Amino acid sequence: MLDIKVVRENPTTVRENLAKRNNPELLSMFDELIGYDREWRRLFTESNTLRESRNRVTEEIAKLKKQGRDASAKIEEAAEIPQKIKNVELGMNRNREKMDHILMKLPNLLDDSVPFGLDDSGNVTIRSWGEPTRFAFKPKDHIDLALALDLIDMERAAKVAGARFYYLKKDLVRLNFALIIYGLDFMVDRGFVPFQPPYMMKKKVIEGAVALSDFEDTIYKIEEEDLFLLATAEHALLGLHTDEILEGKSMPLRYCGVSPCFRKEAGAHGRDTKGIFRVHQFEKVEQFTFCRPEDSTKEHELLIKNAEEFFQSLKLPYRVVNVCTGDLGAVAAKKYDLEVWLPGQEKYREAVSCSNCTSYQAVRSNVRYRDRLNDPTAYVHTLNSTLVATERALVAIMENYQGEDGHIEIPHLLIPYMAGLEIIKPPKRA
RNA sequence: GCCGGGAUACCCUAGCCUGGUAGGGGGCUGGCUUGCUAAGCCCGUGUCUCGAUAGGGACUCGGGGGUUCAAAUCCCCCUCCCGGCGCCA
Repeated sequence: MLDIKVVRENPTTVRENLAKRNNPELLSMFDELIGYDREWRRLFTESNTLRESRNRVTEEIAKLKKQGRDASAKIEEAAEIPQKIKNVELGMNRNREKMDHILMKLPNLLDDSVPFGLDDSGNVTIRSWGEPTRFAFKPKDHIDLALALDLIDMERAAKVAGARFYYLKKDLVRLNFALIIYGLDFMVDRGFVPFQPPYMMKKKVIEGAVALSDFEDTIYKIEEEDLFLLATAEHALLGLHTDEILEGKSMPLRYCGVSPCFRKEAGAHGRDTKGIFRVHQFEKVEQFTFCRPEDSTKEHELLIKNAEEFFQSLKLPYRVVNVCTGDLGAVAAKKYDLEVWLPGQEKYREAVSCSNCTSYQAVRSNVRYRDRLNDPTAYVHTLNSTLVATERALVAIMENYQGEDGHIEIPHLLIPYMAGLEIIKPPKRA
């Protein structure tokens, strides 16, 4: 959410930035917001004046009573004021609600380095690492590989839970945990504090993190409770400091979260319907930073560098794209995607999403900082990035590490996490 | 789930019964004074808003309603914490 103070003080700058989103509706909403705010401030002053007069009369009544004198005239005078205040404040609240409604819908201000584009075809590749893996044979996709090795059961998962669910089996279960624990160690080595967060959260916490439209499309609700299943550890890590004032010298606060993620994937019908690439449930090691506003650009580069080094350590070829205006969500000011090479699809596919949310989440969640106790407070900046979403990494490992006979090698660094297992072999034929 | 006790500013605490400017201590900040392993005194300490400035005003006692000229205080609802009972992998 944009800070109403910033909007009030720099309306022209904010309006010009919103114009880059190529959505005229945003601009008319913005203009309405300015009008509501002006009216709100007028009413605020009015109610303030009324309260002042009430307080004054009330004090006089107290004084008269203390002296044992008759205060009935003053009480009569004061009796009319509360209704007037109520009326004015009713108008104030109406304006405030309209303002909040608009503020919750307006997207973050875009960073200047975000390229213009209408959709994901406008994303700009800024670097790539490794060459797309080539094979002397026709490589299989992860589904064929996993079914042949009996590592995934999709049919029974559909029976038990429906489409986009899966059973991992046998060594693939161990490989999944190997990735999680390796990812966790990788982050701890870099000084990130690990968290295993609550897997359910209150609505208010999620509202502090996401665009409202995400509720319907991605987030599962628990019936009869004010609880929602975690869509990413990002939300729970942000929630750690809701309504807090952080010490300036404690920042940057670098956290990592390990958790399952639950997503509805509404609106993704027909896309990636097979296998475990796009599913309702997956595990993820997530990076999250709270930092000073002036440090967030640098911090963004650090997070994407961590993700890149993780994929490099697994020798998985990838490229990094700078996500363009048309493909960027409401929350991020700038976003990098790391796309890993999938030989089975002969495509780079999104494996990591790394966002600088600047003060957008901090305003919504009310996370501020100050250097010294009596200093004024300011909103922090927040950033988040996947380190590894393990099911997508499993897809990448299976496809990039396959052999002609259908075996899958274990990436070197993961072997110790697999109790020494080096290769997943096809069952022997009789 | 049931019964009881709590939540006051950055921290601790008084005030609640009996409604009338939220008091004290610590910390921090700025200043003054003394002069040496430091001490004393004074201003300030959160949020919003009006104002060019100086400065003014409002709000803030876990959250939300209500009663009242006036609510930390009285009434209702909710959240969280502590203790006991129950249930429990």
